Amino acid sequence: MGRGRRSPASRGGQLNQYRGLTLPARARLTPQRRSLLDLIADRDGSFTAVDLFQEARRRAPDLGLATVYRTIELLRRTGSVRPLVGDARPAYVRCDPGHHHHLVCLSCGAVEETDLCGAPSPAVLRRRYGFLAEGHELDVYGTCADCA
Amino acid sequence: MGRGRRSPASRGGQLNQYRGLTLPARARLTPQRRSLLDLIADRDGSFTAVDLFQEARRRAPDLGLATVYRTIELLRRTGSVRPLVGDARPAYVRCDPGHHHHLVCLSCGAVEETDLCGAPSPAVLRRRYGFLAEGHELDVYGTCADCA
DNA sequence: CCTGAAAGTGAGAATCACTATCATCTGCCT
DNA sequence: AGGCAGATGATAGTGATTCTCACTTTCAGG
Repeated sequence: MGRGRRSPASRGGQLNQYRGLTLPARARLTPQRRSLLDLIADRDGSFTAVDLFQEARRRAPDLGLATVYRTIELLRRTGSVRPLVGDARPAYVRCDPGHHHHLVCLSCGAVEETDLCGAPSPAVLRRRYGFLAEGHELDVYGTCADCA
Repeated sequence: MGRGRRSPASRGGQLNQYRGLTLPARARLTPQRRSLLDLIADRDGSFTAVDLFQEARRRAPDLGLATVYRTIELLRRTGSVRPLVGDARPAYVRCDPGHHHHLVCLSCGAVEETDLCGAPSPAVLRRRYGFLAEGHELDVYGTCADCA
């Protein structure tokens, strides 16, 4: 290989970028995916799979629900979206790269990212509990500035 | 009202306690619930609704699955159990009163409680984002001492 | 003890979110 | 250009949870 055409970074073994979202290696950028990625990139809050499905259908009436789930799964694998935890219906958020957590507004569903994090350090957990931490989930729930 | 019989605290407006678990006011302590609460109180890790159902059925073959969900929901309302978040199957953990988080073993499902918490303080979140924090969820995933 | 009303119950149907299957199609490397 | 890994839509299926309903139990008050 080698005589790269336009986007050498999107070839074998590399990740594909599109509007700030990342797809795994070997994932193809089809029209269906492109429209889903557009919708996700334009959003500023959380979304459900069905939300996305219904919106996307307005522009591409043939799009199937399975494709929505497949696309979300691809983005989840690269960390570009993350499932939101909490007591509400299942939803997802777009994630920028890097370690951060979310401030979720219980009133309007908006999600703000924050790099603040004080999860217990792996070293402390290991010393105190013998527990080998691999990762953690932290979401803060409350009311955003706009709704307050 | 007033001439309380045995357990004044379990009457109108108060919460019902049983083996460290709390039911909401006006919730009755029926035999079915008692056996479910016993199973939960005796557990030291996480459990699923179906786990609980199958175990409870061994002693009370007529118990219905809906009753299991209804009981879990009551305990959830008082904070005595909490749904576990993560990518595995849906599960719950028993929660003692007070602020704490969980160390969840990805290998055996055991759950350890910890009072360590470094969630961003509400004051900081308010100052930086105008966000009024009401609560947060923090679970740390990894491998417990026994599995390591 | 009764009794009425509220709360609880089991069974099974229904819903919801998601996954698997499959025949067909298409980006994209060579 | 050609081929094939990967993608697609439709639909059936799955597993978890909730709903419905007819019936029973609990318990405060008489």
